[in-house]
Amino acid sequence: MSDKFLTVAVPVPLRKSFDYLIPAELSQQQDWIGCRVQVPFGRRQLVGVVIASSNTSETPEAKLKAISARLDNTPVLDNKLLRLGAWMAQYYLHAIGEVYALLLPSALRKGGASLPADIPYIEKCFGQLSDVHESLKQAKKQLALCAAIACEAKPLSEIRAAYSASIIKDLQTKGLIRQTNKAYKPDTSWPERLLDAEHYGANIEQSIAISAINQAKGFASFLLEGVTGSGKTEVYLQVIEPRLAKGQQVLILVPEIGLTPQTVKRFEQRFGNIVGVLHSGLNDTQRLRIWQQAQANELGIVIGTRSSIFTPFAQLGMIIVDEEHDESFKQQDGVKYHARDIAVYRANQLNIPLIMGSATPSLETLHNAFIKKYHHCQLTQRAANASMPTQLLLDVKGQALKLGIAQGLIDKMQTQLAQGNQVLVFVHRRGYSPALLCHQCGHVETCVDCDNPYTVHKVSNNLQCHRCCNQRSIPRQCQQCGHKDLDTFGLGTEQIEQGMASLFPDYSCVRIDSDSTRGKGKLSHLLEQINAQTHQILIGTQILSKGHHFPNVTLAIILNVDGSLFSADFRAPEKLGQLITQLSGRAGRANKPGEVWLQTHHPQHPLLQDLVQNGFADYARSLLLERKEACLPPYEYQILLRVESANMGLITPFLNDAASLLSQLSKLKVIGPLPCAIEKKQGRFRMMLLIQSASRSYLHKALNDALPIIESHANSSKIRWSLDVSPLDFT
DNA sequence: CTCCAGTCATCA
DNA sequence: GATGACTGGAGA
Repeated sequence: MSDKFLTVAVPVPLRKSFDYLIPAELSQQQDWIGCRVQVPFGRRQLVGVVIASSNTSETPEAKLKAISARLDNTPVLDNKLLRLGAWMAQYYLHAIGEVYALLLPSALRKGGASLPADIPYIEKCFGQLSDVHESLKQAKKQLALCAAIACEAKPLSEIRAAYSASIIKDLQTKGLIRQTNKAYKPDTSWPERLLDAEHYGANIEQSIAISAINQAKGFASFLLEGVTGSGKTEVYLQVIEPRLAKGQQVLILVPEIGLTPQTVKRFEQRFGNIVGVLHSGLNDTQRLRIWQQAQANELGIVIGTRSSIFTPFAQLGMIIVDEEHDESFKQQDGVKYHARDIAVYRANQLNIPLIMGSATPSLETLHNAFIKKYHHCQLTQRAANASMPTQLLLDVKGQALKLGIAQGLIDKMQTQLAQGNQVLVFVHRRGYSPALLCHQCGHVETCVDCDNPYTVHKVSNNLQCHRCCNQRSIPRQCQQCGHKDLDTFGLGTEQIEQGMASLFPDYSCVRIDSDSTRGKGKLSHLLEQINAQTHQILIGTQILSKGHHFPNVTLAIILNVDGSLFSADFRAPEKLGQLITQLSGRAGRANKPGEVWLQTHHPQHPLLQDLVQNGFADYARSLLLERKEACLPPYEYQILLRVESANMGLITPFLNDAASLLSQLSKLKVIGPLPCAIEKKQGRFRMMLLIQSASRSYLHKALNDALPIIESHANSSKIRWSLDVSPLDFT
């Protein structure tokens, strides 16, 4: 006997699913699970996913409504993706319906057809071609069309491309041709199109990594830690090859900015026309097409950004996450998932290898490699023609600064510019949490109780410790040397860009940050201009350290290094090291190696010394030790409760109540309520509560228990709040 | 008495 | 998050 009830994940921000009745006319149907259904929800009609069917329901039958329609005959989500969704809802503490909506391409979320439509064909209505020869001898093109389809029907699209609409119409009116539909049939011939592998050389380190990965049986995670220019991509290509040869598909995740036509070309050139690309320029239909093709085994390789991790595959044999440290893998709104974590889950579930590559791995991944959760493959040798710029520290204590730049470096800029080279000035993004620093002696104002640098808060006009929530007024003079030269030393990109014009009037200056690169193709256009030497001075943020080479840049200046060293964001030093290392790998070239200068008040700082002298690998290990001592991730786990409201009076009681509720649990550390790094945005105050524990399962259980209470708080529905599991960003 | 703005519960 | 019902104050 078939089931009576369906449990449906409805796309609403509620942490539960809803039961529905199966209408009489559909009562004989089966295999509902993983199919989409249209359901009445309140006054609306929504598209949900069936996650269970049964003969009983917790809800009294009188309250149940019947589904309006079944949208799929075959599931859009297979069992494994369904389980992934259930796991995500629980792990990210997010509404289940919104999680399942995330797993579907937006065309399907809106209720569109999940299988490709029938393809229109043109077929003949005449017997032999000779039959129409006489009647069409005046119409050569019409005759040609008839000849083309005389043997077999051809797709309408093909005919349209070769013949004008009027020719097709005329023949249809004459009754000589007609349109038919042919059912869509997947073209799974990609293994036949696979190019023969050419033999490429690999050095010893590459060979070791390649054979380790190729020998992997079932699930295994690999960290491929390779310095810039050490040939990570070649390793990817050589481990993909045997998978494809076995008929298995490969998924490659790349950062948003790394998905360029050149990247894709490299894979297409090596393996042939078997690659599907999911990039931000695609519309819903195009995106759905790639999704269908991957699912139907029509593609050998799919390359895409964060959300591509949810692509269904017929025969997935390997996942690669390139530049795994990149923060664009973490979704910042809605379901705040990390594509790298999902990749681990999927690889484990499908029992296939996962490769994470980076020159500057995240401390989380590095830690997993050290505790042998991941296999660690290292590439330390650079290709023969590659060279790294020298990294140097400049002590700016007490020095006169112009636009935040020391005179010595301004002179160096002048010299390089005069020689026709380019100069890069690196500024930190706004919105990070700055410390208060004495320009004369470098003293950083730190919390009396925990030695953590205080964070300057402009809104409340005071200093706050983000570890223990101590507060104090902003001192007017340095507590160490007595000078009144206290500041946060952070200028924005715009201010510096404006100042550059007067400092170097003879050279063109360009700003590259998220504001100036907004809009399709704008970034690539700017980058082209830079490599064509249209601009000589480049001013920018993070974006400059990602994926692009600047062969003519011989001098890079990184301003306000101390801002990262003494930030309330404990990840700031990690990001700083990644940035300096990535930037060093992208500036200059073999015959023009160049210099990277770091401006600091603390040139003797052990971390900076470590980075400059021993490189990122050593630096990262030192950072991990610090994290361990300070009980920070990856040694402990965090969940961030963020709140946003125009009314501060609603925020404070909500967070205070949440804090006191969670503080009762002894195994939890509750930090805050604290202002977010961006304290106010669009007229709304932004506060956060950080919840931390050494046990991930305990943290999850605690939050799971607390959630219903937090949700039922009187202010809960009046303010905007969300949970961020393992937050990367405290803005 | 109407009109509306703000508040609240509910969604199966 | 969206929706409709509910509530209470302002004004006719």
